[in-house]
Amino acid sequence: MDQTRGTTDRKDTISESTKEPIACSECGSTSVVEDTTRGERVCGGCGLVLSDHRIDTGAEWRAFSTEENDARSRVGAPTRYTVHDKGLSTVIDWRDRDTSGKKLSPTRRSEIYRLRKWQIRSRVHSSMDRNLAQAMSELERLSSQLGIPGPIRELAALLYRKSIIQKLVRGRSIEAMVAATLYAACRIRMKPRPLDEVADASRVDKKKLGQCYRLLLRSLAIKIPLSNPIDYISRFASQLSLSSPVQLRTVEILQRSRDIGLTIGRDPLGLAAAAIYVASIMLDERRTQREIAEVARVTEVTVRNRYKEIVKKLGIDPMTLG
DNA sequence: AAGACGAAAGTGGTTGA
DNA sequence: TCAACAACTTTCGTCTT
Repeated sequence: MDQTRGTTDRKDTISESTKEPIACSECGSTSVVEDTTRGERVCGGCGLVLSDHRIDTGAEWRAFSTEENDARSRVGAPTRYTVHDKGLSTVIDWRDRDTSGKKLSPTRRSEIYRLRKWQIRSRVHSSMDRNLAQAMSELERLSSQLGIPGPIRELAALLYRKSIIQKLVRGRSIEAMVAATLYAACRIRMKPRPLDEVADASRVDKKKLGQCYRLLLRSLAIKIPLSNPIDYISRFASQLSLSSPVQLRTVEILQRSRDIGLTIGRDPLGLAAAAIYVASIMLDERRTQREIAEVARVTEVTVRNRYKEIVKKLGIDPMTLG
């Protein structure tokens, strides 16, 4: 399975933009890279996405290998995806009559019956394919925006296939299901992303995403370990540019907190944030509650509350922290 | 002036009748 | 289906560095 890689030749689609120089708000670099496969403009200096949702002027089809890519070219107007079969299919009537209204002979009738059966089958199959194609490109877009590594994308794709087979996508938006599978895949691989983060990157609100996610768990009978605050800290720490000793200390704090039952029923994000806060003070790399709350996507108040609990229950004296 | 703290009211989700 | 409930958020005033 080589579906996430090699979609198109990157050399064709990424070009250094020479006109309209824009300075990156993060690093000030003026080198802007246009990535038309994702519809994004990315800072060449630090990789910050400067704008997204650009109109893709490239081909609407996807190719899974370079050979296929070379083979697929055509002239004329693009085929429409809004019409499910591009308006090209023949429909076999359900009445057993010919064009003049006469009844069909028994042999003819069984032949037509067989044709009809296969037509329906093939239509179902291709509608699934189209859904999948759309979903996969959305998955590609979402995961590159979130910086999700290949193996986790693959897992998400697999989950999505399963959910299509179980007809979970029906009546729900493809985007929402894709986001849900991605979120689930991250958690299965112990690299959880906050729900808000995923919701922000897709155009799905948090509530819908949560519903789809829960549906996914129930219907596919996936067992996902409770998200562990420890899984968050390496990401948060790097976002806050904290050193590895701080990370180690954070893990320590979280483990001790769990041992005394401080973590049950608490938001793992808040716990991770508070533990980082404590560790950052202990090792003199202090970050403000606000900064930490921001990357963990919780409020300062929550950081504070968890922080107080940790300090109290673990017997850490805040005065001697520095 | 920025950061930390705490109180109070509000929010969305879960649970149990 | 509804109310009670726990956890978290929002908001805002006060204290500390």
